[in-house]
Amino acid sequence: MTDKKENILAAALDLFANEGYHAVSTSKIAKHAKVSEGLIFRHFNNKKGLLEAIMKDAEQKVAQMLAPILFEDDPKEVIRKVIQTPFNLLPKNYGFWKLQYKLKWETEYNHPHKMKPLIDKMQWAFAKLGAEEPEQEAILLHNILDMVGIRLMRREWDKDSSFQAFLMRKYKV
Amino acid sequence: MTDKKENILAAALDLFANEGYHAVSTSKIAKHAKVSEGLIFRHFNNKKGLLEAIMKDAEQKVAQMLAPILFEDDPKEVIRKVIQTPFNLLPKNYGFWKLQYKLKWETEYNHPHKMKPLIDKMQWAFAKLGAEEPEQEAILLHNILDMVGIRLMRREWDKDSSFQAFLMRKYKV
Amino acid sequence: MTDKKENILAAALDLFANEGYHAVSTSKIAKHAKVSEGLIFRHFNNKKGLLEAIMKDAEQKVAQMLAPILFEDDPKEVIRKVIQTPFNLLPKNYGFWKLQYKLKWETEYNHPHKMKPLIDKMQWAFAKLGAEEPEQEAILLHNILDMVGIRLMRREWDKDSSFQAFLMRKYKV
Amino acid sequence: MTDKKENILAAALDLFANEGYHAVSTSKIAKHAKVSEGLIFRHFNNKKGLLEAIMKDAEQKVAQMLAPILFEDDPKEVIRKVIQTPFNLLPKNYGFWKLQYKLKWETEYNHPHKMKPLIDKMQWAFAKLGAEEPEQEAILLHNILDMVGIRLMRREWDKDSSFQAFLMRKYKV
DNA sequence: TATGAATGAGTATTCATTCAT
DNA sequence: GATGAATGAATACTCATTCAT
Repeated sequence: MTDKKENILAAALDLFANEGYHAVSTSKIAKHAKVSEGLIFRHFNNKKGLLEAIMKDAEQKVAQMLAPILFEDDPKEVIRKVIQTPFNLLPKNYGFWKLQYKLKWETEYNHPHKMKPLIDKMQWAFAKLGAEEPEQEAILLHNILDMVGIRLMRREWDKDSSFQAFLMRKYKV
Repeated sequence: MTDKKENILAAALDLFANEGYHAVSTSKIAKHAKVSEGLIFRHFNNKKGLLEAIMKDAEQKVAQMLAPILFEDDPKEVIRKVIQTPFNLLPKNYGFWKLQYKLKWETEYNHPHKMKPLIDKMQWAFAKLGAEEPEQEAILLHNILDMVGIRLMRREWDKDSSFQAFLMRKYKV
Repeated sequence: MTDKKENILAAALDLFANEGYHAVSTSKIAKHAKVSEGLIFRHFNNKKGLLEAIMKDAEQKVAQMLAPILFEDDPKEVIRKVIQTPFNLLPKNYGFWKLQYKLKWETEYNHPHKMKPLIDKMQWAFAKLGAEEPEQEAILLHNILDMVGIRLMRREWDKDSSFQAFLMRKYKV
Repeated sequence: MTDKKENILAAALDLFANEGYHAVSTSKIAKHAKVSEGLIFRHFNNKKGLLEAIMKDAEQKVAQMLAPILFEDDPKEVIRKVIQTPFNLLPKNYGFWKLQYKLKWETEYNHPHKMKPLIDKMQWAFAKLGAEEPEQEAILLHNILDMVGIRLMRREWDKDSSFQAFLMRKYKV
């Protein structure tokens, strides 16, 4: 991938994440990426194509994030790692994750159950640990951590929040 | 308030909630409200003014939603009512609440403090109930219910979800 | 004429003179006149009608300004009075005269020879005073004084300019 | 400069001069220039920018017009040339000069100082020729010629007017 | 690959004007 | 006479996209 193409992707990710897909013009993206506006269309056909190119990385990044959890055999360790996950996201990737969260509100962009394997694994872990309602527990924890991610991405919290330690104590992991 | 003004507000609420502020044109709003486009500007000055008019109701509606909780004296009952809150939102108001959630992603419209009184009350209730870390517990439950709201508004769950009952059992209320 | 009608005329005169007919909206006029926008149309039918109502006064005011000159019998005194004319315009009427000058640039508003009787009188006076080319002299002086008016209305000069005295000396009147 | 950009400038000059800046819409300019309306904004940012681009030529054209006068050493010849100036303006440039005159009525565009060097030169010439009040004489002649320009641009006179010859005789040049 | 001129449909907003009260 | 709600066309300007180079 050429330099300029990457510049476009980076600029678009940043702007889409912080100002919103519809609020950002291709001209603005071109200016931020320091390329001509035409180049965006040569590389990505149209504005939506640019968004899709950004989103294509998503599955891979999600998989990469989930791998150490899905391959963990110790149920306690599964829960531990799950809790750590949002707090361990790298600030340099916040733009990317912020965009993921935001797009869930756009009807056109419906990413279904990317998290299903994670929830299943959590359910298995809770079952192993003797929870009475492992499925609901899994959903609950997933919800908690989704919201933690949202708070972090929106900068309502910072990554050193004491909330992580609290969750560890709460879940005894 | 005249009929037409209300039509505009209703159409705008609906469209902003479902398609997004930036994705909806004033011309589209006018068509949905069956009024001339000019009337929007006579009543609200500009597009942002229209959004602000919608948001003005928000504080009132939030206060109305929180009142029965804030005036509740029985800590157990506080937690009960808190858990019920998102599930009790009326579907006819989903558009309104959806818009509230969406706008939290717009920097200008994120007022995280609006829920402070609720969190304080929850903290008080958890303390009364003997929780070891009432502040963190309050934050936790607030997060859970915020996420429940999100799931409901996005129609990922429906209001009869078994999750409510699960939370009741979990919190023993 | 009612108060409100006069308010409209005064506001329109002021705004047309200082900002230009096309640059001023009926809504702005209504605000300045502190009346409803609809009233403008009840009284003057349309924006152009408002301008025409203002202009109707013009002929009368011009006639009033010219009368003492046209009825003067002493040729020297004619030239004297002519030279004084622009300097004697009342500042409170500057808006009115400014508008007259401005409208001469609008093709739609061509008021031709309103000044013909004045020029004829000047020609007569110059002839009496023994000028070799009384017609050209009349045109010349008319031009000079037209330009003096312009400078005064545009506030490039003030009414106490030494130029008046200079003209008196020059024309020996 | 591309063809289309020049078309826009030419159309705008023509329309602004004859109908007035505020009375002409960008859509009309685009139609006259036979380009898309958007192109105006790509080249000049906004309507005012278009006007400013036109006005930028002005200083150069004024300088060009004044040069032969300012470099003339013979005082008689200075006055001669000054008198000829407005009559020598090329009809194909009338639009340009008309616009200059018109804009002097717009507060934002009134630059009265542009003629200062000319007036100074005239004052010098009148002094050399033994005038008693050379400064006032200079102002007077400047006024006369400004008004001549106005009459010509407004087509109230034509360029072969006998007035030029009259002025030559009058000033003995 | 990359540019930047060019387009035409669309955007928010303003305008002169009408009309019911 | 006077208001202010309401309209629809127009306005300045932006947008995503195309195209010649």
